[in-house]
Amino acid sequence: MFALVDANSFYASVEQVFDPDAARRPVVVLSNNDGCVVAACKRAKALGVDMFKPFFQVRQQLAGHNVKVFSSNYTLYHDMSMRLVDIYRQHAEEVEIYSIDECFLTLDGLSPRKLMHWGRDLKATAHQWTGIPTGVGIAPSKTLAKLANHMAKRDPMPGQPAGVCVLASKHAQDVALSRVDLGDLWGVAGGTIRRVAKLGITTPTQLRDADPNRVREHCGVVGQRLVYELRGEPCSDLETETPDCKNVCVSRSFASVIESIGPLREAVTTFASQACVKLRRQDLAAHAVSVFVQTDRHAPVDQYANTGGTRLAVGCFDTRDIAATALRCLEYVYRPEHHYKKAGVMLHDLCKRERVQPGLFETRDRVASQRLMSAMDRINQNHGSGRLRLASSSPFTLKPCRTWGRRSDHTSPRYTTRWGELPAVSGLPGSNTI
DNA sequence: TCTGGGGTCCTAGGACCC
DNA sequence: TCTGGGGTCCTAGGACCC
Repeated sequence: MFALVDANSFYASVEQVFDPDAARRPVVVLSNNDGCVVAACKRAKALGVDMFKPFFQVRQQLAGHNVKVFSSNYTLYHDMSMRLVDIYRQHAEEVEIYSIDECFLTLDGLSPRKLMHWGRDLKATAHQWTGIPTGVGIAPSKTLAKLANHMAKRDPMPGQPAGVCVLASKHAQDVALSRVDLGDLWGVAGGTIRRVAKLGITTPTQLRDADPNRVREHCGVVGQRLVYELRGEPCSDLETETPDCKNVCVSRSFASVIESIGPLREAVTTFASQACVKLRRQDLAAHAVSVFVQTDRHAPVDQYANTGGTRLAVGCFDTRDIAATALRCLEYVYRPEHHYKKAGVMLHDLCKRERVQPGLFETRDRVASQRLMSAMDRINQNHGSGRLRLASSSPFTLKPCRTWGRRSDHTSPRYTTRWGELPAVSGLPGSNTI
């Protein structure tokens, strides 16, 4: 059996855990740069706040309803996510971290009644220990567990409580499938819907009962697997070992357009540095670097987007070399006649650091490089990211990001990971503020 | 004024190999 | 008449996910 546990409106819920004022009000969380709404608590959703709408378009609407707005605080969300995972690990033998707010779990040998009990217990523990509400879906395949989770949150099954849904029996699966649309299924979007329609399939039940080989002809092996998964025959197992990344990418839209190469160089250097931190955190080295830039696709201007990449002579994890390479890529794609709204740095062809083939003409002392990078990462870890950085990321000012930094006007404190930002608790009986 | 960021998997087709 | 058979690797693009 598989379980999918998923935190409800995760980012919004986390903000509400630490902020009593937010807990009383509708809450939305914005994407990077305060661009779009990416999370909304139940009450905010009930007000008709649309997900992925640009913030500036809904700002008035939100203000009118006393909605509390937050910028993304990934440090906080990540830490809370890890706390949830710890709880899941105590309840299940195997846990696959699927995303920041979702995990697949496996459990065997429980009757449907016990499954329900298990789900309720997990949900209650997660809530008690973190304050985060979750939904639990349990079924014989991942795709059905996803469906069960959907039902748990949106449309509780007859005889089952809200928040936990068990689709162990064929009958329960029939009921659930009859209550959703094709597009509600995991892995089904516009392209698949269009293709299965040619086979006369328009409902989830029809898809489950279709001939898998016929579906494969139109939708490939992905579609065929989907059919089996809907029948409760699992086609994918839990991935408990997080596989190493194959690519690393750091990219941002800028708060305003960049009109010269200077600030773009700073941005690219900073993105390269951040990508290197991700790389080293996983003990990886990169063999290729690419940089992309693009103009403002929403502005009525001559559009330009380009990517420039190059291979590195040897596998590399040193910020200095990768940033220098990224800057060369930037020179290659930069056109002075355009103004840029977004840029990014990608690292490719990654492999474990210890498996890097040394180069015959290597100039960098690898041991010294490794020690320097470790020291840099430790300092930035302890004193705030970007505290120690390459001069080329911001040569003339102590304050980075002045021209190209992200907008982030509503950020909450990093309550759980910075001593200076711990939440203050007051009003406990017999105590002063802590 | 303002419009996110970061991934994975699969397929088809070309190039090339023995 | 007849044009092998079985591979690998790479890339671009599509589709989908949170």
